[in-house]
Amino acid sequence: MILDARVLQPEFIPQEVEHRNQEVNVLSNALKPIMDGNPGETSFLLGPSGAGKTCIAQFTVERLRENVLDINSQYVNCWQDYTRFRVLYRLLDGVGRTVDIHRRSTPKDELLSRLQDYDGPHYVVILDEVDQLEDKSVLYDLYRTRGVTMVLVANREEELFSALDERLTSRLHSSVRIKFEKYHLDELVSILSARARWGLTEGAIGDQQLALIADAAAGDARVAIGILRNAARLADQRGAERISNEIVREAVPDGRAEIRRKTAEKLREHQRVLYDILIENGEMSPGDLYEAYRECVEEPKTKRTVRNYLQKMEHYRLVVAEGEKRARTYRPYEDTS
DNA sequence: GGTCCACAGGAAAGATAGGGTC
DNA sequence: GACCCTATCTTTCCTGTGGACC
Repeated sequence: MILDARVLQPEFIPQEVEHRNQEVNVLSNALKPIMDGNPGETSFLLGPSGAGKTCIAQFTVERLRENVLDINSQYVNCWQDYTRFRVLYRLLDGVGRTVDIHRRSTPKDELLSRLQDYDGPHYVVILDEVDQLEDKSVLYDLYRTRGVTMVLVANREEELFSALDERLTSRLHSSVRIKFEKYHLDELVSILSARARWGLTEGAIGDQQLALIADAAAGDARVAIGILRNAARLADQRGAERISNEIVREAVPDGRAEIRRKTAEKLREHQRVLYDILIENGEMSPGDLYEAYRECVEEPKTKRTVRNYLQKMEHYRLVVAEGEKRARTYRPYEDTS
């Protein structure tokens, strides 16, 4: 049934994008000066998860690369590369300047000055999940770096700007903002239909099943594609020729949970223990959670370190922290849509 | 109202680990 | 191999806040 599994992966960038022409045009215009050898405008892509921000950023930059011979680009996911050092390292990696850089012995300033000394083709950098950056001063440094144009991707403008200092806010105030809304049901159906056409055998899934998936995904294309992928996998395992309504219904919970499961796999041992305790027990007070954690590990970390872990897991959207001070509770993140 | 306690989170210092240099 | 440098992680100390209890 599955002809090309790549098109069912969330990171797949299609040749043509649907329902985001206006956003593509605005971003293309912001980057247009690069075609004449000038720096592009700093752009913000803002909107909820699964609204196509990352896809559009990569698609537009890729299209620019087709039109401009001399251009470099690099994608950085700030969720994974969340320190200043890692971002600069990744960017230098994109222009092949990390040969003699060592993660533990090269000062950060050396990385920045090396990037500032870069005199190659214009460099377009996409910083995805930029609100997850620990030290946002790197944005200021990149803003001032000649030959670098930034495309910044984040969920909410307010959260991002509240974490920036004044000098950065004032400089970024005039940047291009492109707002993304959740996909409508029919838009999601059409996106899924294209993916099914490219990746599955003919007639593997009907319009009714695509609508069911789109409805369950609630406007999130990433979730929708995840459900489609799971449904195709289930149908394949059972030797079915078509994806039925029952298979779709079975695939929905897994499709939603898969993104989170992949994130949870990246947790370190002690973080994983905390997460598993919350999955098992549901909502817990910080005190009870710490006690349960202490009983599960041989050499427990301090409460302060556990608080840092929980804060990080909250950023990862694995854990929900509710209430303040003594009323604080933690529970595993669950989809309510 | 005063006190106690649990909690969050900032700041600073210490510990750790990887790599370079001599 | 000893020592140095660095980023990152962890701990310690601290302050502020708010609910519970008397």
